[in-house]
Amino acid sequence: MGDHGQDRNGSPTLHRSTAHRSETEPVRTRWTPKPEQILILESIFNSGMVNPPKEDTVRIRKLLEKFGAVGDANVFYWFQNRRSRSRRRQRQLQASLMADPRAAPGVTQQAGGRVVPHERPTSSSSSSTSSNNSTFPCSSSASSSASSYNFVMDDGSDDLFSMISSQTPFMCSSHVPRSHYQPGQCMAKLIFTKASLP
Amino acid sequence: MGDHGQDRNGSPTLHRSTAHRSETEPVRTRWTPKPEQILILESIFNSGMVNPPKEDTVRIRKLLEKFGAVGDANVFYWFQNRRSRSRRRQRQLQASLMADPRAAPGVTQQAGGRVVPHERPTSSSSSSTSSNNSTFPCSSSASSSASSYNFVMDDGSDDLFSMISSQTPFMCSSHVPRSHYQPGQCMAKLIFTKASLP
DNA sequence: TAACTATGAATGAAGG
DNA sequence: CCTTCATTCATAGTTA
Repeated sequence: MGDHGQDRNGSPTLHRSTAHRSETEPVRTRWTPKPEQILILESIFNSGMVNPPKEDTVRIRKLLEKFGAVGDANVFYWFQNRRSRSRRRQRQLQASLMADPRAAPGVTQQAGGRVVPHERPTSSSSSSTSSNNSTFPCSSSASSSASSYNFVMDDGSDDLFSMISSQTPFMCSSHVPRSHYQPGQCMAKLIFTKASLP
Repeated sequence: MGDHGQDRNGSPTLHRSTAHRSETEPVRTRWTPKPEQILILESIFNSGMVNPPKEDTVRIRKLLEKFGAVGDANVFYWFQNRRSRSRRRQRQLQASLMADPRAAPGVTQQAGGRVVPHERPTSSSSSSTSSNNSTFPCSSSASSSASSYNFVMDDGSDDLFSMISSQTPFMCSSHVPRSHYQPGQCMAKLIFTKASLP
């Protein structure tokens, strides 16, 4: 696996749950990604970049920062957890399929059997200035029309949205060869192609 | 794996969490250091011995064994991880300080200046004079100690308890058997200086 | 309100 | 030393 330098450093900006707390109170609250941030992360992950090198992690963080405080570490953890849990689900799915051959392959159906959920139901259609989406769109306008999209996230650049909703294959069903990843292609490429780097 | 001279072998005595399955269940669980063990390790680390040579690792293990099963490998890994993570934290701390200290980008609604996954609570006490420095204070690997250090006991000798409790600045008063432990201070000296070189 | 679930964060263990 | 993986802890959010 490891092939490029990685570093999960970052500054996870936390937030306090309740507004009334002593200023000197440690109260470590964890980062709670905004829906938009989750969308971005999810898109990147699904585009094949499941383990972004530090360099890209920083870029991703900068991008996410447009929607809320976040640190490199948060991004790093997110990908690590995502990867790990994705793998685990896959494993369990496999296991349960072997244990119970009558389970229909392809889609997990919870008929009577206590089976694990599928690959991320996601969407906590939370409120937070409710603006869009309930569950992942994943369809409709696909075709990444544009070509040279690049996010110069050094300052104003909000066309980000248009891109995000481009394509979302959602789970590479073909179980990518773990270990050495990086097929990288779809959106991640667009995001990270040139630009950005000062 | 083979490290330079270092040997992480030992008897990684594992624990079973709540073993209730088959009687012949492997259930490999990883070592979960007891609070007392953490305190000892932390103290040693903070005392400057961040990379104990094999001999000391063995001694440390023996000491720790009084509070629960543990192997040399566990001790070795502990120091390695501690070293690594300590350095990382400190490194990112620098990075985050460097990145525009005022008005964190996007950190408007969240806590004032809570950043970084918090380097060990270390600084809690004193911290003024150069005591705890996580960044490789010494290259060690064979340097520190290197000679006349010797452990107190080789078998029954519980004065260890009294020592620990006397040296405990905080903690040992409240909860959590895991995580959120506080760093000890400088008990390693006491541990290693009983001097009765064999 | 207390369970429960999803998931961010921490850390033991390896691999290289 | 570095990075990654597997587990586990802790908690924001949700549900009954």
